[in-house]
Amino acid sequence: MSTRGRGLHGHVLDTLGPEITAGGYPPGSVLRTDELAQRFEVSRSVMREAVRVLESMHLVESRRRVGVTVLPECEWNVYDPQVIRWRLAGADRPRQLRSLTVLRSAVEPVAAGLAATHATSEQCAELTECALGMVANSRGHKLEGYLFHDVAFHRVILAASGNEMFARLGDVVAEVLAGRTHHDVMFEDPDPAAVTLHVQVAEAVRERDAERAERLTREITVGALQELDILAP
Amino acid sequence: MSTRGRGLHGHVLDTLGPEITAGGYPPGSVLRTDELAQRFEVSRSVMREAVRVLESMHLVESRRRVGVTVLPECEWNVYDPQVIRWRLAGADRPRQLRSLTVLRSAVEPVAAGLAATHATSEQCAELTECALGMVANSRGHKLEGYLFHDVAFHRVILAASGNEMFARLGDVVAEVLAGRTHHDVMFEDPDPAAVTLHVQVAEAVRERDAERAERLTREITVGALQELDILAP
DNA sequence: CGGGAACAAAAAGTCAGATTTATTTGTCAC
DNA sequence: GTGACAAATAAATCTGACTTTTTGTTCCCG
Repeated sequence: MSTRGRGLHGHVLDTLGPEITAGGYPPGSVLRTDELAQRFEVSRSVMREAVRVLESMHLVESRRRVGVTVLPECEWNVYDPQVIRWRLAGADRPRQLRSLTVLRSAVEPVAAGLAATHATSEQCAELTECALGMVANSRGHKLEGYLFHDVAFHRVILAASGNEMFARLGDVVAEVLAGRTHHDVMFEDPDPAAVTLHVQVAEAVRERDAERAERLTREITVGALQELDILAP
Repeated sequence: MSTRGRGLHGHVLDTLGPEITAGGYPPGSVLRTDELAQRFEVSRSVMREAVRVLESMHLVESRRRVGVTVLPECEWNVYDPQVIRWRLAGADRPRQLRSLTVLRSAVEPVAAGLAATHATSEQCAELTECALGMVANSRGHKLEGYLFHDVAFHRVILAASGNEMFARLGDVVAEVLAGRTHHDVMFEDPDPAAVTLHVQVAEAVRERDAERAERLTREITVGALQELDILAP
């Protein structure tokens, strides 16, 4: 799970990062590197490396004679995948899931439109394969199989858009979809309408119909937003 | 300019970061911390802190017995404001500007629609003020004044959307707009149609007309994309 | 009594050297 | 050729001393 098992400073981040993003320290709180080093039983060098990383995420600011001060939430690099993961693991996961889903609803339709123009024939094939996989796992509580193909589908769309910024949102979408399946209630099989829409998007991209691909993807994301409204209105 | 003047490791990053994002080292290149420390005339401790930061940006990966290996471009955290700044300062600035503008064209219309529902009356006033400022600076080569109000306008829209992820794109939009004004050719006064659109968006938000605000903002971003196509087709 | 300058303390920042650990690579025997 | 074992290598870690900057206090003079 923790992608950052490498090195002692990674272990420190695995516990200190979530503590900060969870709001454990109110903005302006001061931490002292020496105390932190003692608490985590690591040397100051290691602790300093960890602080530098948190500083690059704009979670904290280190100043001489003062200490390591926690920055307010509005300063955080909320697009950092690590920060996203920490926050999704925290208490206000629902709020994160919502703001990320809104971001998806803005980006994915445009990405799908671009994918219809830029996708290679190989990517079109992948897309169709993913959609078929979703259909095959749409009944009988095969949620994990469904999730796998769903994530792959949206990754391909984002990558095929040809836009680097869109492509890098693949991990974010994966986290959101995984969160929806695992944490939130999803006892029943996925909505058949959503499955159909994915198949149709694959069709539209294959047929180079950008306008249709965008419109259908917008329907998917609208559905995702409605799902959130139902769960937490 | 360099926000990271603090500390020696910041100075190292200011030169090593741009070198990497500019493609100075092909993916897979190995750097050794000792050599880097010698080159920058800093201690290994400082060099290690710098490497940790680059590692958190997924620009490099540090492995025992191997060294610090440069990661391929597709791994980079391209949403990190620091990385964005480094890349915009580099050689393929036009490509960055394009992909960022496409991102804008996806996000800003949705943000404007949300702003129409969520904006406080204070934010509505700010919006109107910005639009008026743009009008006032739209003639007579007052480009700097125009840019200032343009940036402020889009910042308010993104902030007023109420979505945290959108709000944090304010800096990105500012960089893109500044880049368009300063670096690319913009001898003439801004397009009068664009100025009018901004005024109308402010109107739509004030009147809580989400659909109209979104549509008008989409026209603005379409214009921005066309501008890029004219400059670098 | 008030304001400014000098001083002292605190915490991050920096450095150099010793030590540890993991990974790769080469070698040797089976 | 394959397996295990050994050596080399470079990052990872720890430690302790020293430096720098900021902040707060004190003390002196107006």
